[in-house]
Amino acid sequence: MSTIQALRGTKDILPTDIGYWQHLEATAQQILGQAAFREIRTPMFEQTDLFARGIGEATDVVGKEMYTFSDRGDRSITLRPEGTAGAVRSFIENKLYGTGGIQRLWYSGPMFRYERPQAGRQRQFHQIGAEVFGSADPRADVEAIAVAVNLLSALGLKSLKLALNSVGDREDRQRYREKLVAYLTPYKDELDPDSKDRLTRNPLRILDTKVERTQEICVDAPSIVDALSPDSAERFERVQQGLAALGIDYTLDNRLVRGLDYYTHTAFEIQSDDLGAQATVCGGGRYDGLVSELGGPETSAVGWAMGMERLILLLQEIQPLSEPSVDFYVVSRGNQAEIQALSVAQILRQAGYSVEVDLSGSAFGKQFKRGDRAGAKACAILGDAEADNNTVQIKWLKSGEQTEISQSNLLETAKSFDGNKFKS
RNA sequence: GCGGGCGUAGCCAAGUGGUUAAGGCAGUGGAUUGUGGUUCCACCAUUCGCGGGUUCGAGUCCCGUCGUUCGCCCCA
Repeated sequence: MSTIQALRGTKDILPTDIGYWQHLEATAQQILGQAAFREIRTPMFEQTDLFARGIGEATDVVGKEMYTFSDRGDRSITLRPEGTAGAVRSFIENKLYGTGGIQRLWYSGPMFRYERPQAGRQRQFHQIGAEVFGSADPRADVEAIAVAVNLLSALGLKSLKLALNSVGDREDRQRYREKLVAYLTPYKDELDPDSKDRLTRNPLRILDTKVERTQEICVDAPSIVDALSPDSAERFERVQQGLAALGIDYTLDNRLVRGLDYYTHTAFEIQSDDLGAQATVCGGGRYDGLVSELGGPETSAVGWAMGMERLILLLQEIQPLSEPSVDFYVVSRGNQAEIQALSVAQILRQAGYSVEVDLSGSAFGKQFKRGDRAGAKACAILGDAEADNNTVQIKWLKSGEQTEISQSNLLETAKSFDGNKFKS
């Protein structure tokens, strides 16, 4: 077989599904716009260094999941695996901090990670993300989370769970890391191989394990919340108060650790029970060190990203897409009539209707049948007789009522068609 | 990167070593040569993702490969 197929982990979004995407995008634009977030569009590829420095060399995303290649100028290029690094780069490069105050940005678009595809996970996938730059106030965390929650509920998604944690600042995390390693080291030989490996690389992630024995060991492990400095703890408290004040339910999960290095303080995930293993629909948190890390001024920031494919899987479960339908279906037969059919269609479109022209040239009966299938409210009919008289028959499919209209009056007449006739 | 399931027409599928590859939807043509939503009739896979092997014989068994799906890892 020599036909070319879409690459593994990529998917065409076909007309049958596009309605979900358009709905999702329109809703995001509306909800984020209402919250004073402005859209930003950054390139889909960047210097590899941006991601290596931003996301962290030791992370899986950077270590084994990036699409990295040399371009013709021998630059190391990477297809963006996530949106935050690019947004931060743009924030710095365009000196968006110079406009003073707080920048609220959002984006959506394709991201690329070389992973094994499974439900809700592809190699090219799409995210909607939001970032708030320039505020260290816990209210910024609350606002960011609230916008995410608003978007999900505007989409009609129910029974989602918000999990919340604080990973503290750099010092807190370092202190906790030492405590955790000290606790786990005696159990070293009982840990599963992955966790054993993480003991030196990324011990916090061990808490997230699914291996039963490792979980048992972790039950009595020190909690990160207990390792927070008084300031960090106070800050976390205020985030929780803010959420409570907005009536946003959450559960504390002190094993929640985000996989990208840049997170500090608040970390959160929004999960669904209906997605199998890829349950996280939105993930985010605070990343106060990232802007300066990438060469910008010391800038606090908080943000999140949602997986659009996962959202659409959920949308498909709650509401089937309505079949697209057309107002008029133009039926014609004979050379003159077939030509006139095109101009009749144009006139009806000018009058504001959606119109599909039958191009098959088959018998009237077949054309009507297709008109029906297309969900048309009415057929515009042109045969030899109509072509000779410059008229057109309009037949309302529901009632069967049919009237003849002169083509020269069609625009005026069409503008005043009875709205009732369009209700199905 | 690792492990399990699956791969028959545009779609949903039956078929588990014997040979004429069920059926349904959709499509095309006709009954109805200018009028639909119903009905009836006919047509619609030299071939079962691809390549190889076992066998007198393979869609059915084996190996490889590609794809897909579920899980691990990781993440949205």
